[in-house]
Amino acid sequence: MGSHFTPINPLARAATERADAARNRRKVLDAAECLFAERGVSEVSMDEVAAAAGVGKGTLYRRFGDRSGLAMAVLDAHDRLLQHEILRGDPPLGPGAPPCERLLAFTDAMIDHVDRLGELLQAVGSSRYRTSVYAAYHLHVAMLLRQARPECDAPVLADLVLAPLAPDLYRHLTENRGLPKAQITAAIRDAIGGIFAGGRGDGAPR
Amino acid sequence: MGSHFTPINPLARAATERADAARNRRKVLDAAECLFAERGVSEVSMDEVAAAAGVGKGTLYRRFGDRSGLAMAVLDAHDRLLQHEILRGDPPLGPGAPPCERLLAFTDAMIDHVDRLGELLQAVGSSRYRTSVYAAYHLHVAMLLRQARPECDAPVLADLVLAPLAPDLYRHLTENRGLPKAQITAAIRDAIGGIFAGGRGDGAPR
DNA sequence: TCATGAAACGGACTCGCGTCCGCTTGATGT
DNA sequence: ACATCAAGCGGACGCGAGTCCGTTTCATGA
Repeated sequence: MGSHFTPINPLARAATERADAARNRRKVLDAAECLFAERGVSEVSMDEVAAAAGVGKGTLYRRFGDRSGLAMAVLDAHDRLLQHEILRGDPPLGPGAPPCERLLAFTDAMIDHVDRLGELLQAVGSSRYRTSVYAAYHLHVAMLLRQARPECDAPVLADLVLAPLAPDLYRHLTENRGLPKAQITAAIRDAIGGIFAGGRGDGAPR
Repeated sequence: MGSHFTPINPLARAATERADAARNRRKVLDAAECLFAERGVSEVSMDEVAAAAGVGKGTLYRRFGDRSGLAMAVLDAHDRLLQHEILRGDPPLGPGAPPCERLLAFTDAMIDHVDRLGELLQAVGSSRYRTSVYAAYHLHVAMLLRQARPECDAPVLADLVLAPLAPDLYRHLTENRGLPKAQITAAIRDAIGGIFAGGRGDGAPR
């Protein structure tokens, strides 16, 4: 039962990495991306990825830890892109706009992300919470919350803001309920706007 | 890949069920509950449950479909109890209180539920969304939302209200972040109160 | 250039999930 | 009481995930 999560980004080992290791990592990522695209993530076994990449199973697991880790690695490029938009892109997603607008722009961007990459995100599963990628999104949301509602419990609330964006839920809404993306987006904007504006009474003064 | 979900409650087949089948179902549920309690849900294999119950593996799977189905069946009694409280219990959880208070009481009750039964709920995983139990909670929340905000998209919003109560998230908050239940409860009340009160501007007028 | 050790490799292996199918058993009608 | 047969049973089986360990390959310093 592996639990030692080395939070090293599998694409950025940079410094000291043996040539064959780097070559193999690329081969695996390419093969995985390709197979995932043509047959669907959940229909591809780890053995197939290893075979298609021309490496042994051991290599695959040494590099990526498990299925979830492989999915994260494939996602990595996409997440970096989104991170970049958030940190250095144009408003309202990037810096410059007021917090509330930024949060809604973030929401839209995440829904898009989930819509396009849902399968991979589902393959990551709940280890996503222990990811540096998740931590980055969390940090961003917490910052926006603090700006708008200094009295609130930003760290926890940030997790709750991210909850409606869970891949499982999105899949449920689209596949089981057959809802169009636009309707889901509208509702999530509504919900997250509500969280952001603050609950009435009780624990948190307006 | 089984997808034919017969939404039959595994405890209430009532009418036509052969005596041996009923006996075996009980034996399995008892054995499962016992093993789960003493070793943790995720540490118990299906083979062990079957062996402990004194039935074959085939019987186990015929009855419960898969691991997730067994977990649901074990949860069933607890869910029924909560359902009862909601439908016929005292206010504010039961009928009688104003919608907002009922929703917050529901929130508290669900957090408690997740806190006590998190392991089992996690074993159910995302097939939970296709459960009649989930449908019942969803219906309840949607009704409360409609009462308080007739203009909102209650069916979708109800799913979003339930999202912060996801077992995965709760586990993350308690285990990874080490937060006490009380703090999580406070934040969730805040968030759900916000959703309930309605997002500021944008799609949904206050 | 070559010796050397650490890192990487790869495939055989174990284990758990879920399926399949030939056998058994209990409900039903006579 | 008995024949009939659908429903239930159970364990052998296949498959995919993840581990282990003997072998190979690269980087480094002499």
